[in-house]
Amino acid sequence: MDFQVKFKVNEKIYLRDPEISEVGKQMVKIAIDLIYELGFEHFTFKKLAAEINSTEATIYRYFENKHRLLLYILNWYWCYMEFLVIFKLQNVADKKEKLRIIIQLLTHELPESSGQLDYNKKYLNQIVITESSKVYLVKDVTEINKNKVFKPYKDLCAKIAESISAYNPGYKFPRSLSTTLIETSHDQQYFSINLPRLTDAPAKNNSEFTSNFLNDLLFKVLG
Amino acid sequence: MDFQVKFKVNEKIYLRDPEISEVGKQMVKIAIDLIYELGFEHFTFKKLAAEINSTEATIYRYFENKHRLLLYILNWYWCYMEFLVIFKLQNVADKKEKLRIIIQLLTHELPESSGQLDYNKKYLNQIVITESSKVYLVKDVTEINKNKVFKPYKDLCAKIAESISAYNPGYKFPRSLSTTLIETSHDQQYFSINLPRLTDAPAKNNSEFTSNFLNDLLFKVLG
DNA sequence: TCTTTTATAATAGTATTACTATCATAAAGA
DNA sequence: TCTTTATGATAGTAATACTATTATAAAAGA
Repeated sequence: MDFQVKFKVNEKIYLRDPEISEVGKQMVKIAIDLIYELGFEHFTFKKLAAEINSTEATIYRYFENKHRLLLYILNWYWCYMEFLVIFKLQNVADKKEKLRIIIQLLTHELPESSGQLDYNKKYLNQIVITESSKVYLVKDVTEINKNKVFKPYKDLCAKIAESISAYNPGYKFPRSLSTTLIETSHDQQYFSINLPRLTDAPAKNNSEFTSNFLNDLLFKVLG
Repeated sequence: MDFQVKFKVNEKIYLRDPEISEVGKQMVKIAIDLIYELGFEHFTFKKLAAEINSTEATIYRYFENKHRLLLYILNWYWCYMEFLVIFKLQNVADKKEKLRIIIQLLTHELPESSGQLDYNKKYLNQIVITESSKVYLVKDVTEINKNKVFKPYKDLCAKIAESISAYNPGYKFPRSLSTTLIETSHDQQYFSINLPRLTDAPAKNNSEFTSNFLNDLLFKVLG
């Protein structure tokens, strides 16, 4: 069986849907490589255009600016993560096991999908860890938020909160705990690689460490 | 009694110590106002120069770039926060009470100090919440880190970890829990104001909410 | 098949940003 | 008093973040 999953990313994020053309697809795929390599601050449309043998003008017809392109990539990630959560929780009855699976997903690289969309999952993972907060820690977040561009993050948060509440219906902060799991999984992985004294992680195996830390935390919090 | 606390910020952060001149002090003070107002991305040395009736060239003689200036501000904050933690924990015997005081400090605005350094504490607090991760989520973090510019954050982390370990010597992740408290206090406050569906917070009183959430979390984790 | 639409490439151009360099002057230190 | 040093004034550069124009090629429609 070979199947492909597609997510319709909110139309407000792009000017023209990159999924419908070859340049568009290349644009997003190579953008992931470049943002990983250069960091978001040093990533520019000019460099991306050169890399895909196209022009800045063409990229601007797809995305208003590089912030929107990053948002597009993260929307794709959040959608895919929510899909994976739903998929992997199928037929799992044990509520504790469900939460364990969620932490496993949050702290490890995305599995390679069989579809054509061969985004580099290792790079995508690093971008989520290093750059994702930059899409909402901006002055005009309220304006941007009006276009529902953070809905996939909110949906993912709500989905995880659901499993939290199922495990412990009396727990008062399911959403906050949910975002704490997501953000902490990024922070701890980032710190363990780049600023290790801010964690108790060993240099190697930071995914495993973060998973252990969050499992311990989550089940102590939920009882 | 009127006393003033001074912190010697790591010399590698600045080119010339802003504390020793009037322009320098103005520079940092007004920078806090401007970064708050514009957000770090739209903050420029040109705008800052205009605001203090000086020139870009002068500011560049103090700070290599705006990233260093933000780092300077955050170093000051981290030093002050560690000082406050030490100060407020003086003569508190109860280990649980110590942790409660730490969370209170992490989730509320800095108290106004009596000294001359009249940085706007409300603005500084918002900058810490919104901009602080941007000083380390950069491609050259390893290079920057070599100059020990994150030492105050690490010291604050270690200090909090100390109280965590004192309360529960068997707990295996004191540093990771420490940074989780710090970062989560930023995240939850930011979300509650800007992306409320990512939290369980009411629109009002986000400091109080975050404090409650973290207290609940911390003592369940530590037992 | 011919025409029309549409996307892209090629190119040019602008305002702003992030700097670096030079020089005169004023203030501080020796 | 002489010298050092910080600042202000000014200029300039390369890169960034766009916008606009036109020619061409390919796809869609009649």
